[in-house]
Amino acid sequence: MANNLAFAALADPTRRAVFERLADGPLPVGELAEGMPVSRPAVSQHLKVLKEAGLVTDRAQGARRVYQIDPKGLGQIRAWLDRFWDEALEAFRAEVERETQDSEGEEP
Amino acid sequence: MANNLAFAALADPTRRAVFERLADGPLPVGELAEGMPVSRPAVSQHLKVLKEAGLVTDRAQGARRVYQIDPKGLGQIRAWLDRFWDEALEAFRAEVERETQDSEGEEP
DNA sequence: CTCGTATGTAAGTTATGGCTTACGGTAAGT
DNA sequence: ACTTACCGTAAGCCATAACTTACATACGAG
Repeated sequence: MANNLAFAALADPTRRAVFERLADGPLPVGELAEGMPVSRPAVSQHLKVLKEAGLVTDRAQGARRVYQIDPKGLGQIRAWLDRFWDEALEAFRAEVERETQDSEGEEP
Repeated sequence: MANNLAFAALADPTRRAVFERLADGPLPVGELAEGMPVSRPAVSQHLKVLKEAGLVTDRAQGARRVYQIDPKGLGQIRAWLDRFWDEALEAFRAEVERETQDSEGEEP
């Protein structure tokens, strides 16, 4: 399961900030690093992780390297989520029902 | 944004295994720790993190403590995902279009 | 061809996280 | 009341990850 990488990648706040920034559109590294609380090399390293997780893609544009969001990584997370969403809700519903059942004739 | 906690919680493989195990139904800690590659205290610590992330709830049942899935945490992740899903796809689509545009009359 | 821009990578430091063992507390059974 | 089962937490260890500075590389302008 490679969704491991996607989850781990989005776990870091700084990395999620980078990713969210790219949601507004493709950006080169330097521009992306501006306004970030960490250095440019740090952003570059984060982008590498995001890329390996299938969350972003990059292309060369002259001397610059433009990064943009890749739906693939998000798709993996969505797939995992969809798989557990229903049974999580069902398990929760069943539990609520059990509780109300138990406290039905509890204190007469 | 407390979704930070949910993402970080699900980033760890062991913790996701614990969570996925609970998707089949509520379990006490001891039973939950059986078959896990880590010790019972480790599972207990993971449960604490999952609880703080709103991914599980716990209730006392005699001397045992039963954990079950809490949809709240998953809901936060789903909300975050839904928010980026559309614009991620749109950004990707726009990029594909740009590429095909560029290579239209490239090599006549 | 040289220089400035833009980026990735290596090396090293520090913080964080996950694990184990040991211990303390609570509940149930005898 | 004493004992046993079940669990959370503290302490400490070790691996990993995030960050910095310094360096190497590629591209484009002049």
